Amino acid sequence: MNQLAGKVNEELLDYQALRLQELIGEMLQCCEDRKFYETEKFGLPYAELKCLLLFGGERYLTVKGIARKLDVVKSRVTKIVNGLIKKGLVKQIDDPGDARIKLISLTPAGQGKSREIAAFQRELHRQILLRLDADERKGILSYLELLRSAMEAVKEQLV
Amino acid sequence: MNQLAGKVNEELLDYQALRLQELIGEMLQCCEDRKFYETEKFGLPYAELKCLLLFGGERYLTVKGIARKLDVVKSRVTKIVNGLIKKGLVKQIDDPGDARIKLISLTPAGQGKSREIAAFQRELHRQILLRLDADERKGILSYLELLRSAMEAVKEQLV
DNA sequence: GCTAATTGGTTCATACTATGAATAAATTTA
DNA sequence: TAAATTTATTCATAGTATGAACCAATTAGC
Repeated sequence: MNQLAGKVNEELLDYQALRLQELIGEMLQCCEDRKFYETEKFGLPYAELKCLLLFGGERYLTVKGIARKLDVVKSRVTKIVNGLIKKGLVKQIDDPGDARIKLISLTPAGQGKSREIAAFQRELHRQILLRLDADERKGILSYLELLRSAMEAVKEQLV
Repeated sequence: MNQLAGKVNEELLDYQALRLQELIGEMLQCCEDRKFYETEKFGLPYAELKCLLLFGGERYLTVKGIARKLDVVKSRVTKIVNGLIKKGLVKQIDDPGDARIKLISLTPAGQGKSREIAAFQRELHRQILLRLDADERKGILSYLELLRSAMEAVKEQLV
C-alpha cells in the first residue's frame, strides 16, 4: 500500500459518499412526494392512512397496540383514531373482558379504503420494478438489502 | 411464453414488489431516525438545520431563494430564518440595490454550525460505505441510481 | 377483602412543519 | 405618474408528535 494509492482511495470514498448522500436525498424526496399524493388521493392525513393499513391480519387493535406499531405515543393514537372515527372508517367497542380497553376495528368503509390504499402502494412498487429487467430487479433488491443493513449498523453505532 | 411461466413471473414480481416496499420503508425509517438524531445533536429544528446547509457556495441568500431551494412557501422561510436569527446563526441586511430584498447570510457561529453539520453528514455516509467492500460500493451506487430513476419515472407518470 | 401499584386511555399544553390569504412596501412597466 | 408586479411579513389553519396530568379499571400483595 503506497501513499498515493491511499490518497486516491480516500478521494474516491469521499466522492462516493457525496453521491450516496445525493441519491438517498432524491429517493427521500420522491417518497415525500408520494406521501403527499396519497393524502390527496385518499383524502386522509398520512398518519390516519398509515393507521388504516395496520389492520392487515388483525381484526381488532387497541390504542396501545397501534401506538407500538406506528411507533408513536398513545395520546397521538387517540387523536388519529378520533379522526378515523369521525370519517366513519373505524369504530371502537369496549373490550368485554376489560373495561379499560377499547377494541378498534375497521368499518366496511374502512376496510374498503384500507384495501384500496394497500393495492395502490403495491401497484406503485410493481410499476417501479416493471421499469427494470429481471437482472436489475434482483440486483436492486440485494444491494438495497446490503445498504439498508449498513445504514442500520451505522445508526446503531451512533446511539 | 407459456401460461405457467407467466403466472410464476407475476408471483415473483409481486413478491419482489413487497420486498422493495419493505426495504424502502426501512431505509425511510432509518433516515427519519437520523434526522431526529441531528436535531438533538445540533440543537436545531430540522428545517433550520437544512436551511443552514444551503449556504454552501453562496454568500447571500434571499427569502425567495431559500424558499425555492427548500421547496417551501415564502412565509415558511420567514419563520425559519427568524428562528436562526434568534439563535444568532444568521443575519439579515437590506439589499443596497433593492429595498424590498433582505440579504441573508451566516454569522461566524452559523458558518461553524453549518460546516459541523455538513461534516457530520458526510462522515455518516462515509461510514456506511466503509462497511462495504469496493465492489459493493460501486454496485450500490449504480443500482441506487437505477432505482431512483425508476421511482422518479413512476412518479412523473402518476401526476 | 382491601389498599397500592400498574395498565389503558384521554385531555391539554407545547413545539415543529407547512400552506395560503391578506397585506405592506418597493420597484418596474406602460 | 398610475397600475402591475415583486419581495417579504403576518395570521389563521391543519397536520405530526411528545409528555405531563389525570381518571378509571384491573391486578398484586398483604
